[in-house]
Amino acid sequence: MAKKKISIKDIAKALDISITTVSFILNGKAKEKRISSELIARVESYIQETGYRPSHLAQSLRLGKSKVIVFMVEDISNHFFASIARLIEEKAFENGYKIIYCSTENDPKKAKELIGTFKVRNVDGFVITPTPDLESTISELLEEDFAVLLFDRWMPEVDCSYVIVENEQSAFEATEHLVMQGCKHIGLIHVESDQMQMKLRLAGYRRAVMKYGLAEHVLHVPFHNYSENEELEKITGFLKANPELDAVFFSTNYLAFEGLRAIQQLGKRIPDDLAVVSFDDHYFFSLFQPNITGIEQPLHQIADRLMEGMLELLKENGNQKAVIREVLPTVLHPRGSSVKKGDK
Amino acid sequence: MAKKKISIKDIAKALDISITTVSFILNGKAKEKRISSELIARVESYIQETGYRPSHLAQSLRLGKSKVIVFMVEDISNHFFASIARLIEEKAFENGYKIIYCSTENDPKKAKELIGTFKVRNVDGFVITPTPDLESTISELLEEDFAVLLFDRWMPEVDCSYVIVENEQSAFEATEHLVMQGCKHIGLIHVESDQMQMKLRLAGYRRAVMKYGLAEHVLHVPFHNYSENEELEKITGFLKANPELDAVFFSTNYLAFEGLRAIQQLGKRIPDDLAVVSFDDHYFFSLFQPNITGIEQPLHQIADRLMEGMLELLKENGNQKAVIREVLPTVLHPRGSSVKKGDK
DNA sequence: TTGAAAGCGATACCAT
DNA sequence: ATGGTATCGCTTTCAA
Repeated sequence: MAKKKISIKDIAKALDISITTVSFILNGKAKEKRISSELIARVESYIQETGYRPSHLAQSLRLGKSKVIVFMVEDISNHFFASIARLIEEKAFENGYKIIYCSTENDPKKAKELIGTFKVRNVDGFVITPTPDLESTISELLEEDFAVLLFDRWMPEVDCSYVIVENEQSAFEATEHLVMQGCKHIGLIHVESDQMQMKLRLAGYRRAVMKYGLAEHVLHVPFHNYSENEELEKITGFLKANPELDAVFFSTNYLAFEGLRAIQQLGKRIPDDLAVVSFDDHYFFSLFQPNITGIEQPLHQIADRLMEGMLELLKENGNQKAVIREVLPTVLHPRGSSVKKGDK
Repeated sequence: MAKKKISIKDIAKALDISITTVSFILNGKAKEKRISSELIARVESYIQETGYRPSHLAQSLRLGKSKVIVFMVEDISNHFFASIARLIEEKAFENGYKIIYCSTENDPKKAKELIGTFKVRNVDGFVITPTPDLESTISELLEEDFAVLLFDRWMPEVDCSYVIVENEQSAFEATEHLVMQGCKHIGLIHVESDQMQMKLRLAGYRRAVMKYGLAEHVLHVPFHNYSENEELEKITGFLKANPELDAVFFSTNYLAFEGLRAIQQLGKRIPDDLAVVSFDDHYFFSLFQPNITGIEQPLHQIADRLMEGMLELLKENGNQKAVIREVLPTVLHPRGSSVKKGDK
């Protein structure tokens, strides 16, 4: 049934009425306009028959709204982002929104380009994990009345809505957990990054070691550069150079994966030689032997708040700009990797 | 700089020339139309100044093409699909296409609904991992001249382009690999599914055990129903009920993860008690102890062929319908989990 | 109760 | 070489 596209005009012609009337009926304004129910029925049955569906494109052009939300993250193939994507998508569709995704690779240039492209596309809203140096671009977006919602990280300088987790406190608690297990030399293997959430994780670790009078041992790994080997080497070198370490805390799970590899290669036993905790819990952590202690980010909650927030922002048609600030708690899952056997 | 939207009309007015002229210049038809280079320069500099960008919405409406490709997979949060998404996205953007994603959950109803929605949205192409029972919908799409490219699985009944991997042969080789390691009782833990690729994996396994005169041991696990525990129990039961097994082949990696858990809980040693091979290689397999032998699907190749193919389909404006049929080879990575120590 | 017509932003045919 | 204008499909104000 290669049916040709049928437009509102066709149906008006076929039923010998005006386009306006059809439009009213389509948009549920029939009552309001007191169109005879007989006509309404005729139009509706014709629509049924022909399977007519209005062109979203034309509607968007006319109304200036496209019902499209951009989901711009660092890397859509990353488990964390992909999971959020999945959860958000569902809610979006329920509300008539489509989602376009894109990955910034944490590159400000790429991010700006993408945002520029989408502005022209008349998208309605942006869900963004901001790259560095994006403050002015975000500000512009806000001024131009787009709905913008940051997540995973945010920018203190810009008064923009966000949904994040308690990074500082979580890192503090994870470190403290290691202290409670009797660890005295706790290393942090950390992404060198300007990203706010990373700074806060570092701060949380620092607060904890300071509180318990321990020494700081931090390895700064340059930002993910797609040469995993380099990370592996860096971590290996760090562990070798600091043989006194009895615990390591990874500030993100992809570093933990490389770290586990390094630890294996060095022949160290977990947790006896080295206790391990990682930010960002992962399915894998409970499969690895021993199970790895992880800090879980509440994916469902994040996704829920993200979409609720976005819909909220979308609703208030550029009225007053309510700013959503959501900081969600994480959950520490203590597992074998951080429980010293000698613990009584 | 909350600059108000500027349209082609505005710029024509500002420069006191006609819309047509501006349009020609914008579309690089200036030469063709022999517009004075002086005027061209004036227009171009004005465009620079104002940062004008044409409305894609209007262009789409006018041209009937939206430069949007739908990427419809079973579950975007799945590592395999997310990785492909990431790779495709890049190529798409380079070519001026945006990608909208959606997950079908392998539900034909949802898939049909989504396709219906996107048809109205005037998307240009569809990249789809078809759910069962989608033949007629796909056929319609084809008749209506959409660019459609299936992947991961395909439908024998429909003459539609696809990009897949050599499922049968790969499963055969993996099974044969186990035979070569001296395994005599090779089990297959398999998703019960109508999906073509799954049927082929089963067929490959069968061909191998038959060739070597071995007995078949197949566990059919019902399709992913989000209750992982059930899968774990099923696998555990199967392993208990077939104590003679000396190897298991998982037809997909999420089953392998649950399987590894089951094996751990049963206290079986890999590979001494039980050798393990899985379809779909995973980062994790080389981290697990012992390393798990996996069949790698060539992500980059798949993504490349997918986008090349899609662009090709998009190009031929409904001329003759070239059908792309791409079957890519996989790579078996033999690792510790399938190499018997007794092997001399 | 229904219809005519303007307009969203851009393209391209037909004039001049 | 440039410009006028119909058109894509739809919403909505104003008139009738």
